[in-house]
Amino acid sequence: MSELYKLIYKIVKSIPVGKVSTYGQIAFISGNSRRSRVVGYAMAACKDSSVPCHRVIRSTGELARTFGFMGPNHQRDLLLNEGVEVSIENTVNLEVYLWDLDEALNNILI
DNA sequence: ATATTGACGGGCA
DNA sequence: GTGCCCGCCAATA
Repeated sequence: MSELYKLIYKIVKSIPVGKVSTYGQIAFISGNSRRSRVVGYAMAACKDSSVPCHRVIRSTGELARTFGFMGPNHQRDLLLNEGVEVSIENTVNLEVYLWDLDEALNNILI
C-alpha cells in the first residue's frame, strides 16, 4: 500500500457527515489534480470499511459508476440516510452538499 | 511470477 | 470550444 493510498483514505475519512466530495477534489487535496483516477482505484480497492467511500462522487454530481456488486442503490441509500439529497437520476446538488475546499484543507493539514 | 483492467478528471494542444 | 493525453495503484486472472 503506497503512501498516496493512505493519504487518500485519510482525506476521505475527513469528509463530514452530510457532505460529499469528488474524485477531482480529493486528487487536488492530495497534491495533484490529475490523480482523480487513482482516487477511484483507491475507492475500488477500499478494504477499510471505516472509509466512507459512498461520500465520494463524480465531479458532475453523479454517483459512482458502479459501487461494488451491491449496486449503485446502496450508495444512494447511504447518502439519503445521512441527509444528502439524491435525485432520481442518482445525482447530488454539489452547490449544496459539496465539502468546502477551505474547510477540507484546514482539516487535513492539522 | 506477469499482464490486464478497473469508482475519473484536470490540463494542455 | 473540442478533444486527446496523462497520471500511476491494487486486485484479479
